[in-house]
Amino acid sequence: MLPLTDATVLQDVRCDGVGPIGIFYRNQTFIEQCSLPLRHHTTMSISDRKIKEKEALRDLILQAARRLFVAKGIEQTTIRNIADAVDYSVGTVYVYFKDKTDILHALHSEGFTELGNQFKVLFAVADPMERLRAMGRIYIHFALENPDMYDLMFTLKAPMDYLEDEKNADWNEGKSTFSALKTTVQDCINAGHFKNHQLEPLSFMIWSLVHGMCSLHNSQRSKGVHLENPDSIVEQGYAAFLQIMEIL
Amino acid sequence: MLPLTDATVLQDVRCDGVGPIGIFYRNQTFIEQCSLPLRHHTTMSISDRKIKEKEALRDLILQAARRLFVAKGIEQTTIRNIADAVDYSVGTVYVYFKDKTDILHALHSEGFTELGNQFKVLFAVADPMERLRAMGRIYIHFALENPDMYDLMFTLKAPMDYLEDEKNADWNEGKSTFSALKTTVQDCINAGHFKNHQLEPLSFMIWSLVHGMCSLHNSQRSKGVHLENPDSIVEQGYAAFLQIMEIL
DNA sequence: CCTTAAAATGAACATTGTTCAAAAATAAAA
DNA sequence: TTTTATTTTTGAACAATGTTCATTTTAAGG
Repeated sequence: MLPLTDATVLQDVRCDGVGPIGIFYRNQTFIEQCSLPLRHHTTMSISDRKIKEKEALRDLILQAARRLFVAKGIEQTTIRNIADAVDYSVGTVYVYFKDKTDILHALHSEGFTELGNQFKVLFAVADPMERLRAMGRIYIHFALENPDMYDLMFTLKAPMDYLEDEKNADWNEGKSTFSALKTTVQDCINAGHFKNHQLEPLSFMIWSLVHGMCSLHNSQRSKGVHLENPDSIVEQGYAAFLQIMEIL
Repeated sequence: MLPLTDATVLQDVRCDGVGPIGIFYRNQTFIEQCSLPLRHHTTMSISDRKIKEKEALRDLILQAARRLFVAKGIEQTTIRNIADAVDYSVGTVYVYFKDKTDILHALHSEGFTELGNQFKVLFAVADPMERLRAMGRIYIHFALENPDMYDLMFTLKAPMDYLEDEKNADWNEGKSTFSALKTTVQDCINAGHFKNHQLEPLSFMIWSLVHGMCSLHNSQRSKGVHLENPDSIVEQGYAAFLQIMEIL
């Protein structure tokens, strides 16, 4: 029997990464599994409303953090800035997020959801090679349009540190995104392309190529390379890759 | 005529990125250009010694910083840590480096020197395609063996911020490294390879491919991709690239 | 020895992430 | 309604960080 009033236990559960303290109220089945009788068997509408309010505030904080990150950079954004932006105190932020890393990880996940949504149009592309090309284009476009989110997703180590703290915590976001790429590459192989190539190494190579261009671009490393429009070197580099892919 | 005793001017010059205050003493020609008579026309050996001592201490601080960065991470290393490591006070560190960014930029440059040294063996490789392949191998090896230095050189924005502060400050380290790659690619083109490809986009593509693999590996993003030895996916990815290059 | 400039110091400051006892707000019970 | 219990919010306090600068220490030159 879990002592619900024990602050230490609550803290532990909260730090478990499942979510903030509200897990006890949000995840009804979990409560029942623990055979904890609900104190009041009334309408449940009140606690439902509270759950929604909690989630709304969590999201409010998250979106404020995101706006500030984009506006002034991740490092330059303080918890106090975020608290001010949502008109709550610092302490409140720490009720909804264990620490700054927790916020970074949550936004990192949000980024993968958005990239995944953008990938959905790929279902409409029948030809696997064309689908692969389009996938790269979407990826690059996302990375250049959302450099901060991209950093969170593929460069910064903070969101990965968050995973370290929890048991059995895999990088599922990355895994499933890479799976989407692998599936498309496999389709290309099935269609007769990429002869004598292995699925994983080839997919990783393609991912690296596209990621590398975005990474160099977003970290200002392609500046010294091309004097003209710095975005164009990425386009041209990707065009060079497509030209090579044509014959594979 | 520059008022040498004016602390503000000294500060300005020092912040100019040319080096610490010692520039006035280190760069003899500069002093002469300003037609500032040397105070003492004696042996010059004493001031020479002081110059060497200053440079030695600067390097002592730099290497201590590097050791700490490697040992406990860049963010986790404080100026106090560095000062303790060299048995000097915090203030002394700030005499030799404008701020932490200055240290990061100095180490970033050091990294390029080292990578450049490792590239020197490439002069011995006659075949341009083999030289290109070897170049990639050296690059990858350097990146995986010195992940912190690599981050400084190609990912972190701090060393680039340092350049922003100064006029006419290009990223020469990156430029010349990319030039080395371009030269080799041009040699390959001259030898009949990479038909119908443009030098810059193709070179950028190759750089991105190799950088992307190192970046994903060093930022732990290749973990969820390959369950076995995480280094091996980089090797296999590079092998896939080499296989493609064979036919170009 | 004395003078003077360079080098080194470390206390002090502003800002950061984070905590936690207390207060305020809200819901339940009487 | 009043009282009690619980949840939610607060913001002062803490430790750690990068950075500054008036002061002290060191040492060279006369």
